[in-house]
Amino acid sequence: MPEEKLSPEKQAEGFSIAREKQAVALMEDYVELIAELTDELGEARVADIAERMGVAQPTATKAIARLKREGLATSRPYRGVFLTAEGAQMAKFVYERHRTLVGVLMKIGVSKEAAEIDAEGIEHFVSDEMLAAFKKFLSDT
Amino acid sequence: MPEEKLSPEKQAEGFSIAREKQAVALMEDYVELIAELTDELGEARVADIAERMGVAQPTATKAIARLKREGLATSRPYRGVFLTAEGAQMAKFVYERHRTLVGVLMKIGVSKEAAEIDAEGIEHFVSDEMLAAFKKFLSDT
DNA sequence: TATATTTTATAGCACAGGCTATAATAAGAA
DNA sequence: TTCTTATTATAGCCTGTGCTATAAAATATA
Ligand SMILES: [Mn+2]
Ligand SMILES: [Mn+2]
Ligand SMILES: [Mn+2]
Ligand SMILES: [Mn+2]
Repeated sequence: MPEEKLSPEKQAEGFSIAREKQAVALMEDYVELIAELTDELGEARVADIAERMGVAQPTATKAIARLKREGLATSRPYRGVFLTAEGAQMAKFVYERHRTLVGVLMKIGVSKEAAEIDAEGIEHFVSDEMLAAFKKFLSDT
Repeated sequence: MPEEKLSPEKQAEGFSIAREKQAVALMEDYVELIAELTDELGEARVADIAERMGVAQPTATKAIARLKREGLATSRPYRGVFLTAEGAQMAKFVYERHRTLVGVLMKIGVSKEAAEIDAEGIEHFVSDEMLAAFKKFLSDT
C-alpha cells in the first residue's frame, strides 16, 4: 500500500489530540458506570463502582473526588454518588457512542464479547466525524 | 437496541485490559516513530522525535530512557536512538496495525486525515480478534 | 443498647508522563 | 583552533492514577 505520510505538524497534532482524549477517558468511564449502576441498583456506591471498574476502593474514591472537582458528580461522605446534569449528559453521550461502536465492530465480524471489551478502550478516541460515519454505516443496512 | 449487559466480571476485565493497553500505548508510538524517522532521515534524533510527538525535548528524552529500560531501544549520550530487534519487531507490527485500521476507517467513510488522527489513539486498543476481522473486512473487496 | 461487621475515608507510597529552566556536550563557523 | 550555536542531558516541579494499610463512620446483629 503506497500511503502518503501526514505532515509532521499533522502527525504531532494526532498525538496531541490522542493525549487530550486520554485525559478524559477515565472520567467518561466512571460517569457511564455511575449512570449504569444508578439505573440498575437505584444508586451508585463507591464499593460497587470500584468492583465494576476493577480497581481498589481508594482508587475509586479518588476518581470520584475528581469527578466532583470537575462538576460531573456530587456526593456526601458515606453516601452514594450522583451525576450532575452535565455528568448525566456526558453519560448519555458516552453510552450511545459505546453502543454505536460495538454495533459497528460486530457488523465487521467481531464477536460481541470482544467488541464490548475492545470498545471500552477505543470509544474514547472516536472523533465526531468518525462517529457520524459509524452511524451511517450502521443504518445503511 | 436491546443489548444484554456484560457480567460485572467481564466489564471489569474490559477496563482492566484497557488500562494495560494504555500502559504500552506510548511506547508503541515512540517505537513506530523512531522506525519512521530512521527510514526517512537515516537516523532518529531526540529533537526530531520530540517535534513529531508534539512534546518538549526532555519529555522525549525520558520516554527514550524508558524504551531503553524495557529493551526496545538503545542510545549513547548525544547520539541518535536505535531500535533493538524487539523494538523493530514491535514497530513493524504497530505500523501494519495502524495501516489496517486506517484502511478500515476509510472504507467505512472516514476521511483520510481524520482516519489517521483517530487511528493514532484507537490503534493501541485493537485486540488480535478485532485486527483479524479488520483484515478480512478489507480483503473482502 | 452494645457490639460486630461492612463501608468509606485518609495517609502515604510509587510510577508515568507532562512541563520549564539550566548545564553540559557536540558540531559548525570564524 | 577558538568561539558560537545547536543539541542533548539533568534537575526539579506538577498532576493523574494506581496500590496497601489503617482510621472512622454507618449499618447490621446480638
Ligand atoms: Mn471506556
Ligand atoms: Mn464504555
Ligand atoms: Mn498511536
Ligand atoms: Mn500509529
